[in-house]
Amino acid sequence: MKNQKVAWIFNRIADYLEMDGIDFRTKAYRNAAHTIETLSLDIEDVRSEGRLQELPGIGSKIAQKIEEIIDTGSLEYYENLKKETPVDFEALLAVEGLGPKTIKLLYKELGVKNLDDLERETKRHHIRRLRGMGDKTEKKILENLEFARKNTGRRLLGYVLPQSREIQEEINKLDIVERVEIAGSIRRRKETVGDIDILVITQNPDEVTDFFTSMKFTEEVIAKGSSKSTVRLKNGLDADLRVFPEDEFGSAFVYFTGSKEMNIELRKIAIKKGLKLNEYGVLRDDEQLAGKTEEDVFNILGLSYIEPELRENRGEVDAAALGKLPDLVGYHDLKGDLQMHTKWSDGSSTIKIMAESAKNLGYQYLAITDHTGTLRIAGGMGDEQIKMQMKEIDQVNQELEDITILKGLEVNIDSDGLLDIKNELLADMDVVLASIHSGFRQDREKMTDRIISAMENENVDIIAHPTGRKIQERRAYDLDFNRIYEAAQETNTILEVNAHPNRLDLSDINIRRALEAGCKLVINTDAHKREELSFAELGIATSRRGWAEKKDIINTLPLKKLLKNFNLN
DNA sequence: GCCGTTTTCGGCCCGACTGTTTTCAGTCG
Repeated sequence: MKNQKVAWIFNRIADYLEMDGIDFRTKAYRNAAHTIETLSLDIEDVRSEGRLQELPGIGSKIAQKIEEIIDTGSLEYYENLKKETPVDFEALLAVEGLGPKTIKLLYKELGVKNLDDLERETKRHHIRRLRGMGDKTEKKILENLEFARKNTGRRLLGYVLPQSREIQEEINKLDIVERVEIAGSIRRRKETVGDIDILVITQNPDEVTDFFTSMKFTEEVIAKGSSKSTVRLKNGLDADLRVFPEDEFGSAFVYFTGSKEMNIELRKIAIKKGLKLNEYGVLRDDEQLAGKTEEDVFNILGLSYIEPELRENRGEVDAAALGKLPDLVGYHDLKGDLQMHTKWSDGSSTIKIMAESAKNLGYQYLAITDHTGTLRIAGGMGDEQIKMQMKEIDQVNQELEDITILKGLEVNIDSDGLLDIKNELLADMDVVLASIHSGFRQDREKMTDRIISAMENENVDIIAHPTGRKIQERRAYDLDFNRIYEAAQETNTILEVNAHPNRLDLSDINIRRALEAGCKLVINTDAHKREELSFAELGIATSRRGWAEKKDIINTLPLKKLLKNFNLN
């Protein structure tokens, strides 16, 4: 699976080209990178089928470069660009205000290659001597440099979402604010978030902007204009505020939600129709034809409404034009949660508390799925403990009404693909999840074999966190997804969408691939205390980003149907 | 470098803000 690597190289090439002021070739490489990054197929498979040039934005030249990367692991063209300008691009670009042009200037004139060089030259006041630079630029670089060192960019959606809602509530308290919405990648529910985008309807832009730039969450003001301002928050994130009147709200909301790539597609459609789309509306010769609501904007472009989670330019615009968008699983569609832990292993709440919490969320059922034997670190249960826990579940089931606790386990798949609990005991369970917790670095075939042999055990119902990734922490292990999806269907095994904020595993792209291959999914929180049951929202969001419908997710079924259809006796 | 029910050549999304500029380039989203 070299998709990410190929996309990464193309983005770096685009950086180098942008340095030299080459506009459209830069765009071609960025387009190609986006196509490959979000591709629901393995680029190596596409290549071996000889279909690279059928992908959008990929022509003969870029196809050749993809082949070179797949065959040799590197790309000569890129290596040459690196030699020509050997700078640490990613580090320098992370400094707010520095872009490719400035980085080039700093390298040519002062030999700046990395953050240390940049700091030295700034402190010596060499930067202000350069054309277009002044003392304010130097000061800004120095401030932002510290920030770039401390913050490696994006944060997890699960942590930013509550914070953004808190800010939203605070702004909403102002009398002059008619409406305040969170837009940007948070609204699209992207798994990581770079900043917080806030959109406000008001007749008094100045007052709202003043509040925003001085509210209790704000650390410092980065930019402040009449319609747009940016602040750095105390939590280290940047937040943008944009202020609009009511009749421009819809077009502003579309524009400010993004993604940038989808916006570009929408604008192209507008141009074809002789119109212009910007944040102020859909215009014909400066006359606003639409703009009050998002629906109006999509409709006048001949599109049905596109849910924010789909707005990534991954085919949703074409689907909207054809009226073939998926009917996404809803945020209130789950009837239960099939993975959570209690004090019996590494969780911190009791079975009863978890059950009551699930009931409060409106669920009909939950499965208690504590760790088993070999996972000592997670307080894994042995046979005797499992039997004792089953008795406790029977007891709590009798005490509580309108909620059913299913008996479950999360068993460990060892390095040979074997499970750590005897089959006779597994057969007594309602729900058995199997997952990998060690030996991540085996090769692709071996990892795939391990998971498939677990699927082949008739007692295993679900493969939990199937790729083992932890966002910004640990890569997914290398799997042959075609084999996994095929085996999942043959063995009637459900793949999990683990809703834990740093897992979201399967990811949005893998969810879409799994669904295209015909698999069924379950959205589980993997909660280790009762508060974490609310992570379900993140799992649903990720599933929506993977184009999942209600029928694709087994825990949208009521209890009886769930048990009947999926043999969870 | 890619792409085409107006084009195989000539286009390629759009606007706000900042700093250093006398009219604009660079960055950001």
